[in-house]
Amino acid sequence: MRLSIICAVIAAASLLAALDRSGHRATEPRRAVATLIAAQPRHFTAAELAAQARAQRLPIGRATIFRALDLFAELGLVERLELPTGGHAYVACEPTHHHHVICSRCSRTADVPDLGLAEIAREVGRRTGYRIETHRLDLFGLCPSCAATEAREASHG
Amino acid sequence: MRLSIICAVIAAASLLAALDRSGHRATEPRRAVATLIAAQPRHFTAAELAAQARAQRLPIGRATIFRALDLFAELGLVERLELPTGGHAYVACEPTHHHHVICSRCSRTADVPDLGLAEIAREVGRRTGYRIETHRLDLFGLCPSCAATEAREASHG
DNA sequence: ATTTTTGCAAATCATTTGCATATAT
DNA sequence: ATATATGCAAATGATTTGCAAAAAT
Repeated sequence: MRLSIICAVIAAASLLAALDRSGHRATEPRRAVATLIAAQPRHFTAAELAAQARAQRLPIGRATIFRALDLFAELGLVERLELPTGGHAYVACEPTHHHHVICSRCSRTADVPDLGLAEIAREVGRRTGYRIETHRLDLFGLCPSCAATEAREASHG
Repeated sequence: MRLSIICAVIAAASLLAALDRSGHRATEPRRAVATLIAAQPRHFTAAELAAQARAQRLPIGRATIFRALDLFAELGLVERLELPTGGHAYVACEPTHHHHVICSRCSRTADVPDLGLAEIAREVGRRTGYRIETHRLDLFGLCPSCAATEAREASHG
């Protein structure tokens, strides 16, 4: 897992770079939150980050975590997902327009590009008369590894 | 607005019919909630329904409203929307698979059919290896009448 | 120096739950 | 009769906020 560590470092750095670029201060707590976020292999909640922070004795208040997540979300580096369960979670992702596929078993996510959705959005505008400003698409299913696991379970192996 | 009244009656009736069909009891409080739901011209929150119920002196507890909304949502006659603001609201809608366009100004919603989304979902599955089970698309923008209003405002009329 | 952030604890808000009572079939 | 559904009030959980103290530019 050497690669994922390197990726995490890069991800944390780009979170911090974005702070700087947008004129926000790269404070100690924010750096800690950035590191935590970058280390998440799947989607996560504010409460989970808080627990991890506590476990690692990082001195970050609950409120600060929410504030940092909000800020990173505003900067487009983190996105808040609405899960079909009604709950929600965050994922770190590219600041470009895209959508997510979310594994309903292990919470792993992947980004997906537009794939013609913009055209569909335009068509919706045409049909409904609405002036479409944004759209949001989320796909839920099983990631390859969970799909394999379920298949194994199904054949009561 | 004669038409909307008729529609509301029909809508309330179909909510009740669905209860019956699914073996749930058409109780007084549920009938009241169904009527309230059918009368909403836009998306609404549980709190709003509760307030309206109170205003009309309908004897429905807050908890019952939540329970009824959950039930109708399970039956597919009401859908819970996740608004871009992070809040959420409900809309009455057809129980078939579809998506919503939501006016970000007046909250009016319209249903939209699949329009090729299913194919996009398949493509996402192909590209990511996920076994896609469901997807959710929401479009936000201005409804025709709000778009007109904004245009008028913009020309500082 | 000055402005931005933080931490805490309290406040808020939406939603859920336990449980005794009431109601629909 | 009997299973379901309700109401209430209390519990929960997630987030937000006020504000004085701390840290960044």
